[in-house]
Amino acid sequence: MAADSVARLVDTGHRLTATRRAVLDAIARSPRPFTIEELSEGLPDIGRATVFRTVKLLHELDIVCRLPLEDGGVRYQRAGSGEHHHHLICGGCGAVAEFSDPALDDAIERNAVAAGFALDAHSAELYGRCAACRG
Amino acid sequence: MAADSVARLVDTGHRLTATRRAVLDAIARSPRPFTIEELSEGLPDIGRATVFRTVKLLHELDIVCRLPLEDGGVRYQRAGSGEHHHHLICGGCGAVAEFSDPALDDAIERNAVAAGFALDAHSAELYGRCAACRG
DNA sequence: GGGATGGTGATACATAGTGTCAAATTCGCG
DNA sequence: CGCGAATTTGACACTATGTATCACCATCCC
Repeated sequence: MAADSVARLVDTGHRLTATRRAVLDAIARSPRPFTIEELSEGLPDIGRATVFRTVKLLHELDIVCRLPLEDGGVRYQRAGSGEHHHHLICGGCGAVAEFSDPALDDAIERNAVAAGFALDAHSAELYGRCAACRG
Repeated sequence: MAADSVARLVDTGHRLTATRRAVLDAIARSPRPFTIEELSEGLPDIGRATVFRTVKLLHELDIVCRLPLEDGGVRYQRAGSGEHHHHLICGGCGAVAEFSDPALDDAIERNAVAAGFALDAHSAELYGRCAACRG
């Protein structure tokens, strides 16, 4: 189920340990965005620091996304694709939808150029209510 | 110098206290984005919790902006205008430029609609190097 | 001037994440 | 398989950012 995640780990020179497998499995099983604390509670045999380290590694490998919430909190979620994308975060149920849009990225790039900036990265988060939570 | 900030405080039913004046002045004097800790050090007679509360209030009134940094840290800055805008954050010198772009906001709104979301808010941060820090 | 309301400071606590280091595990090789 | 080097792990202490509580104080308005 996490076959390509495993491949990405190994291909980038990291070791595939039982601990990392367990963390990947727990993430794969999580139906909703999670906090490290929640993830850690579901993995009582794994140290909290290790869970932080592992999620950080998976984030660097684009296997999980970091979701900055409107209130300043943070959750994580496994990435649907390894591609660049943005998030729509529902304030009602916490659901997250991914999307990517070249027009949005173009607008961002254009503004950077206009200001004389060399762009390294950008983030865009959209906060609202999903279809199911309106009504 | 912070005349309209003061007006906005009072107009929204908050009190103008000596403490809040001191915090506003300290922010006005800050040439660069600041952390609460830095701001608090410059205001030794004001409790740390009060500095947090005051900046939070000023943020709600759009008098200061919250700047999520690329590394997960946070800084604050007084808002150049009360208008909706986005930030270009220089990873070299820490300078921040504001910009606003209806095309960007349109692209964001379009994606929300396409996903069936009712949009409440959004954020977009651009990370890179300013003109002075390239070269 | 006096009371209701709101603001402040101290402190303790909460949450998110990092640094250290000894012990354990994994990988690659023979 | 068995071994050694390198990586990973867990425990723990610690940092950073921010919030809750609560007694006391300031401000506003009559």
